[in-house]
Amino acid sequence: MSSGALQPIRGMSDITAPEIFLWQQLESTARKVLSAYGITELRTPIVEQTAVFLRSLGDTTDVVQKEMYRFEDRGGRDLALRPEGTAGIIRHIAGAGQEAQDARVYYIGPMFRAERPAAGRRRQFHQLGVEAMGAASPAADVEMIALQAHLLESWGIRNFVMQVNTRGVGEDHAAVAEGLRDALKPHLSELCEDCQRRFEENPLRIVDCKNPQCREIVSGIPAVTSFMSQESRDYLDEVLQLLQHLEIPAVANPTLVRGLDYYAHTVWEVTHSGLGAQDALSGGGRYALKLGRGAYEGVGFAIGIERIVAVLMGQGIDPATLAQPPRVWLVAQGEAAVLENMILMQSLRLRGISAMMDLRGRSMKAQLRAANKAGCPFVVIRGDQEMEQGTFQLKDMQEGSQTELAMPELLERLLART
RNA sequence: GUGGGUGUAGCUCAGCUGGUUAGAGCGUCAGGUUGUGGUCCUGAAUGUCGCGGGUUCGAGUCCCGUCACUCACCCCA
Repeated sequence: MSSGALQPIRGMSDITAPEIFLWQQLESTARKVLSAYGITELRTPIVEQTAVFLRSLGDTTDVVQKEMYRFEDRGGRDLALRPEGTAGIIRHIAGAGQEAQDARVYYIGPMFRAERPAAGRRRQFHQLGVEAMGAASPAADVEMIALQAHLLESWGIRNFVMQVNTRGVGEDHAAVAEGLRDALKPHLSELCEDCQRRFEENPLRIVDCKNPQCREIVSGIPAVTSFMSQESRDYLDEVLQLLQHLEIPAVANPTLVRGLDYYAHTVWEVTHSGLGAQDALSGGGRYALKLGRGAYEGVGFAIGIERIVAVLMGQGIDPATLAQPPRVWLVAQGEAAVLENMILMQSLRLRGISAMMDLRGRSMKAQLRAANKAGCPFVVIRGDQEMEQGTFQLKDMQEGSQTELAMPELLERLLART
């Protein structure tokens, strides 16, 4: 708040308690689910050669053209902070041996895009993503969609909407653009300003324009899939059928568009009405991209963790309830007791019992208050009397009851209820 | 990058058309009980009113600039 203080840069923020408890819970839940699918973590560097992103994302996309944090290092190398996770994974696979061609990996961590922040959009944001290489079949796509639904459900996300579409094989992309231009040409002047620009640059984007008049026009032209090959249409049908068999709650949406150039065949997106204009919780698809000498095909998705957190908070989850208060708070009266409590505290901690004490020499009342505020179930009181007798008062903070114990019994009691 | 909204205590905010020493609630700390938390009562601390400039006898209040936050757009998680 004070202007003199250093603060994080725009669009990048500290994740603090209590929200961090929710983040940690999401991560540990996700790791369990992912292991059930035989998927292992792959941690790639946050910084890569810019070429990694240029080649895999396509150097005409906005993400690459104007949203990358790009810089030159001291050796004059052209580097960038990763704007998404797939490119780094593919870079790894391209450099690894033959067995990496069937990799099934996940990543979790920060991504960077130099955009103007808004609701659900940050310059540093976090994604959990999965990439499954090798198998190129509708079944592989459906497995990823199922996994995604599984993750969302395991986190307790309610009322998400999962939509599926196809972008068609690589050769279809040009045909779709051409077909759309032909169909839209008679209405060109009626389209919104943005769409008139998109007409040349990226006609596919017109299909999901939010402008009502554009929507009206789009609803009057043939579906995007009609410009695709039979192969592409059959592929999508198979995906949709499999989803039904697995009872995955996904619906076909022929106007669903996903931006990155590398998508081919199945694409999907999960949205939630509890978010702002950026209502996508996650998105994914099958992709084919070239890097170095190789061509790589895989299927994957990425989930925006900030948005998951936002939905859960909107559902009324209070992250503060996820805090783990210390099991016992040690209260001391007098310097000798402080020293002995330090020793006791250390030995409790070594046994795995979380313990805390006041280190500022405050009044007993203040120490109890701190214990209460922290939510400790137990307090051990070491006063002058107990020091003389070599005993401890063990206080149950919920009941308010208190018993005098010697060391062996005290340890027994504290360990017993862990 | 473009446009709108907002910046007052740690947090949430009030401060009417510019007028004396800038407020509340919550939180924090202390006391009420020199050995006992949660409830209650009492008291205390904390503000370059985002920053810079201008108008004025006088600016938290008006004007300009700037920075930050926020929302939307392009685009995207």
